[in-house]
Amino acid sequence: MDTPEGPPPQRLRTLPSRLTNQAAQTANRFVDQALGQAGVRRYHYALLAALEEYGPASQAALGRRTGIDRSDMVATVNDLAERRLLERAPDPDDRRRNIITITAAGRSQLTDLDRLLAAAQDEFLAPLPAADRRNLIDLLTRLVTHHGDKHA
Amino acid sequence: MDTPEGPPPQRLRTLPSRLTNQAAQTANRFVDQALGQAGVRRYHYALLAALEEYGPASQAALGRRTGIDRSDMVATVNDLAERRLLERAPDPDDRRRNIITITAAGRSQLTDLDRLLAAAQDEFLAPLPAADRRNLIDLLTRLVTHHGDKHA
DNA sequence: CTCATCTCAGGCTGACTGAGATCT
DNA sequence: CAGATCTCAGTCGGCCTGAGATGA
Repeated sequence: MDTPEGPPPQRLRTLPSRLTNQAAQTANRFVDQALGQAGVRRYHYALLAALEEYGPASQAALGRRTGIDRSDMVATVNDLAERRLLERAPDPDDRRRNIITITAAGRSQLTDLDRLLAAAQDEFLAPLPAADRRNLIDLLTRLVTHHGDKHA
Repeated sequence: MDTPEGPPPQRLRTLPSRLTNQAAQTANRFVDQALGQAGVRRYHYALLAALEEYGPASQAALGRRTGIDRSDMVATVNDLAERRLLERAPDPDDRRRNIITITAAGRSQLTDLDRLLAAAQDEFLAPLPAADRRNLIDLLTRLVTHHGDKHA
C-alpha cells in the first residue's frame, strides 16, 4: 500500500491534468470493482446502455455513440454475443453492416449493472455534498463538450 | 475523427466516472502531445519534478512521491540516465539503494517541460474562466485527497 | 529471521493504427 | 472510382504482480 513519506511535488499536486487523472483512476477503481462483480468491464456496460437507449444499430454507429473504437467494438460484441446478452445479425438493407440487438437477458443484466454502477458513483463522490457534485459534473461537462465531443 | 450521429446514451452522458475519464483523456492528449515535443512522457516529467523539488532520493522514495510503480521506476530511471538527465549512484549508507540525482541538463530540460506543460494545461482548461478553474481544482483535490492519497 | 530495495519478467486493459475483404 | 463497414493483427503507455538477489 505504500505510505508516502512526504507529499508529491508541488508541480504535480495541483496540476489540473494530473488531478483529473488521479480522480479518473479512483473512479475507475470503484467502477471496475463494481462491474467486475457482474463479470463485465466498462466497454460492456457502455455498449449495452447504447443498445437499450437507441435500439438496434450497426457496430459503427454504436462506436460513434460510445466512443469505442471499431477494433475494440468487434471484441466487445463478441464477448456479449457469447453470453447471449445481444445478437448480431446481418443488415439486409446494407450487407456491410451487422445489426446489433440487445436481448432480454441483456436488458436484465443492464438493470443489475445500473445498480452496481450507481453505488460506485456514490463511493467515488462520497466526499462531496450534492451541490458540489452537481458543480463538478457541470464543470467536467463543459470541458468535454468543448473539446471535440470526441466521444462525448 | 468520427462524427457522432446523435449523442451518447444518457446513462453515460452524465455519469461522473465517465465524465472524469473523458476529461482525463482530453487532458492526456494535450499533455502527451506537449511532452512528446521534447521526447518525454508523463513519467519522465514526474520523476524530474520530484528530483528537482526534493533533491536526490532513492528509487523507492521517488516511487512513493510520484506514484510510479517500482517496476516502471527502473525503466524510467534507465531512460533518463541514458539521456544524462539524471545520475544513478549507489548509496554508501545503505547499499540496497540507488541515489538518484538530477543533472544540470535535467534541470534545464525540466524548465522546458514546465513551459510546454503550462501551455497544455491552458488548452485543456480553455473553456473555463479562472474562477471555474480554481473551483475544479478544488473539487478534484478534495476527491483525490479523500480517496486514499493512494499516490496523491 | 524479517523487512526494504532494486531488478527482471511478465500480465492486463484501454486507446489506437494499418491493412485487407466486402459492399454501397 | 471513392468511401463505409467489419475484422484481424499488432502497438503503446500506464498500472500492476510475482519472484529473485542483495543487504539493513
